[in-house]
Amino acid sequence: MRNGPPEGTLGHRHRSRSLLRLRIRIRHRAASDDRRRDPRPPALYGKRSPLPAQSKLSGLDLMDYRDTVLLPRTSFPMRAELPKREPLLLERWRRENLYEQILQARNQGPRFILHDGPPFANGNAHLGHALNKTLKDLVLKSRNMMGFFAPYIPGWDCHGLPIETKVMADLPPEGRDPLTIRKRCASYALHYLGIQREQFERLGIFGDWQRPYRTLDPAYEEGVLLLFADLVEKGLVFEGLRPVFWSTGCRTALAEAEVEYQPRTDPSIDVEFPLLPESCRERGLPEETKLLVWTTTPWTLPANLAVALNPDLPYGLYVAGDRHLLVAIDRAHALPGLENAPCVRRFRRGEELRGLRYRHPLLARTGLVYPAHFVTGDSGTGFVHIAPGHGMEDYLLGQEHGLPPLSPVDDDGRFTEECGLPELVGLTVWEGNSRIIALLQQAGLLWAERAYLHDYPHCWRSKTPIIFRSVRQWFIHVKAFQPEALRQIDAVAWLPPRARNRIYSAVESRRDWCISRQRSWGIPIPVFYRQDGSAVLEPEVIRRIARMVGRSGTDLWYATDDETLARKLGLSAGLRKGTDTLDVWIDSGSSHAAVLAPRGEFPADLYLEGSDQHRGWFQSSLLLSVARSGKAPYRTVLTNGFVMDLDGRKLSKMAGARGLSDFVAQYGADTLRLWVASADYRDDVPFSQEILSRISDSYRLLRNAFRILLANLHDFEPSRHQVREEEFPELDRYMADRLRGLVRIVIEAYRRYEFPAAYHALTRFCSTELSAFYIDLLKDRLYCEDQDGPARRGSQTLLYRMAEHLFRLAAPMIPFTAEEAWQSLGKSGSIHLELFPPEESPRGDLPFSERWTRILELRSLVNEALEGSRRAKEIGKALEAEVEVQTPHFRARDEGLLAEVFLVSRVRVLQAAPVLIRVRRATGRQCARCWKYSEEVGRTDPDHPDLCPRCTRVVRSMEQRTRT
RNA sequence: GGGCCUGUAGCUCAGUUGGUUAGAGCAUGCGCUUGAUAAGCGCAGGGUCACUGGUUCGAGCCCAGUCAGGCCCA
Repeated sequence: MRNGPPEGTLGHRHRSRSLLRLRIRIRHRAASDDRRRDPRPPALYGKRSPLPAQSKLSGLDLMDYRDTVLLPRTSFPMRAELPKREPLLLERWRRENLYEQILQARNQGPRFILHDGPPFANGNAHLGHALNKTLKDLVLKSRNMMGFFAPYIPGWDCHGLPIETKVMADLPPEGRDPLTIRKRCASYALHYLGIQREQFERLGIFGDWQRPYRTLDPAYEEGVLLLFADLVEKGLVFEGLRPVFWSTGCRTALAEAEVEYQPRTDPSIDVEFPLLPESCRERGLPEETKLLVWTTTPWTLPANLAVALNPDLPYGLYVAGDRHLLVAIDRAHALPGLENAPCVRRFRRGEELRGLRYRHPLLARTGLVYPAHFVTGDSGTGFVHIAPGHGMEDYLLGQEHGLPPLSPVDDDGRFTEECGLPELVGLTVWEGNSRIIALLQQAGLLWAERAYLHDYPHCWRSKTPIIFRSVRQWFIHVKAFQPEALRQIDAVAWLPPRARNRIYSAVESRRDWCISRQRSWGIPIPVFYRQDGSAVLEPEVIRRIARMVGRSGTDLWYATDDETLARKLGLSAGLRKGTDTLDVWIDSGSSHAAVLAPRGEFPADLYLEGSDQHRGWFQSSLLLSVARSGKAPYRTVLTNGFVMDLDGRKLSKMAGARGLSDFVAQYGADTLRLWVASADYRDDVPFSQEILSRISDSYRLLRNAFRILLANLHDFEPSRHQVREEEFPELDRYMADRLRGLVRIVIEAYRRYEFPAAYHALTRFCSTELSAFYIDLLKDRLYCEDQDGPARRGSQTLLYRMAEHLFRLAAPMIPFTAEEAWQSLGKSGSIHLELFPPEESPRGDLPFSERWTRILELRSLVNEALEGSRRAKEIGKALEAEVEVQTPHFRARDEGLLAEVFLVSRVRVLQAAPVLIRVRRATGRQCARCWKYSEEVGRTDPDHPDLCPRCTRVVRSMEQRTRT
């Protein structure tokens, strides 16, 4: 950090210059000649107004004394030009290792660990990222200024399908060996990581950008594998054949979090399942009775092994034409062709129908009817076709009754021989739908068919519809530690509180976790297979692999052949290594083990992510952490909503991505950060041009407030000019209390992560109390009073304190502007090394604050009255007025204070009730220097016939000093 | 379809356990100032608190339903 204030702000230098001017002016005056050539130093503060001769009052040159007035001056420009200025500050912060300096400075402070949730290293940063990262930075910058040691290690999620899919698109089929794919994926990830890093840094987010954590780092991968070994050791990892979400587009199993729902039209059919004659006979049903079964996935019929009904619902036997059909009574009226069918027999409870045996409509096999509570009377026919290989509920029912998860569909979603229908083999399931419907029709068992629009799961990457399919997969046995995970949820503080419900229901409904992916870009599942297909998955072996990976990365798994690898690990020959990778949610969900634990930062104080992460990272982290250590990895979890456009619609990622760089380039990071600070992020966050434009207004308001503080301190040196608060004029003592109030409100808001409260308090203070009140009232004192007089220096003392406090309070929100202002204040170190101002109670007692409440009420009445006179063209500015105040609360001795507060030339108090205000045009003459009206003007000194006594005194003493 | 939420001036936000005519800042309009000037000051307008119904002496706040929107799930 450069020492000394920027050029042009140092008080004494200007003073000597202004005295020089004074001397020149006086000389000119003596010559009583042309004053228009009055030489002036170059303008430091905006544009100079026209030269004095243009004064409006002809004959009397009132501008004459302009140079004896101590006007504000500063090099802190009104125009921020953030897009130009911010990069320069960034460069300087980087050069000076500001982030390291901050950590160093807080070395002894209590720790505050915010653990970064890693975004995918894929694509440009968008507004959603900006929101989340800025919120994290607001938390950390404010915690840092509260004295905490608050490091920020940004992370990136580098493995996974999104990246692999992109890479595969550019890779010729013959070049798709795992090592090549992985190499391309790594460079792809690192490329986007670099882009995002730059975009995040540009927002003024402080952190260890040079050493982020990356899930592709060998050390990270080692951490994941070591955690995995622990889970294996605890017996929580198993291999199973069960239905999983399967993406045919990506040829892999998917996690729940990788599935998105989109509208899709499917055939909805009602199929007749003929009962076996002996079943009919047993229950006294007519021969040829059929169950009516509803499905929207005809392609799963070849895998049908059972039918389920609800044991508690009533069912009926209906006659339609020559058919006898069983359906749920609640549904019969809604079914095509059964609207008016007579019900010839009722079964009070479905239970009575359990155990019926039916013939498969297309295949030569039979199945049984089972009771199941997931069958509802809301839709369908009351009979649900069960294919244990193609649905989770079906699978569970199958498990109960010993049915295998038959799944005659391959990786591409095409029927295999196993389906039993030769004409289907090789067709995709979607093609199969219509063929199966045709076959049913041929068999005379298709009761009804219609198009059905519903939300259907799709692969988030390939956007293809997902199928449920049974494959051999690895699972984490979540059920084993689910109760503990649920208990741990309540050991965590969830903000907002409703978030607790969301994570709870996510974990509560959690099924066993399918963790294997048939992909190359990820951490390999460290498993070997024997000749007979059985698996070798042993904790010690995994730990050995982990240590090797820690040295050279997971590429070695792919680069080393089976035999060598097995030998290196001390395994017997003849083993074949597995080819699946771990679900990326294992990668990111292990970050507490791979990042926090080695740094001694487990558990973290705070996780802060978007609300979609309840089911995502918050959950995966919780599950893995509880599985390993029985503890949640975080003490507090804070969530932010999504960025919405004007109509409250979700902002598309494309628009958001395009927007971020554009908005930074146009408005600057500080404006964008102010938008984040102003928003109630716990809900969805609105974003639009208008909002940004309003925010931009607020930014200017803050900036101008900062600027006027600086400008009025141009001749103030705290070490020499400070006045003790006890010696402040009353007004300033009042404002000192207001400032203390603000400090408390803002810091408390930061502490509670309530940034809009901090933002509003700060802007309200700057506009209402500072600009429209304090500074406005202070002008006479600052500009016209004796430069070194106690009143002026007292006010400056407070202005200086306000600058010091306001800049720091604003620093987390607008770090660039706050830094710029801090330097303009003459500070040498970065503002971000500072602590927040101390939180103090007001010093004024109750009568004092009541007195000031009355003063402000009176002021507002006076303003109203003045406005009336102004409209009547009696006065222009307030100084042209004289006000008579009838009030029981003030006395004649308050007249001076009231005149100062009302900004009028004179106040007369009539001590009586009720309160009454009367405005008159001020009498007397206007002082050429301070512009106040008074009877005294010109009576003090013949040399200064246009001055009031105060200004005469001040000007004389200036002349005195100039001569000596 | 289910779970969890949200809906207060043009914009962003406050509205304490239900209690006078619902607040703030910004924006808008009209003035003033021209010694914060691509600034500053004053005054003013602007709200069926999403809608409907209920509980209550009294509802922005409590209850039910409707509409709109979000996240998650099926």
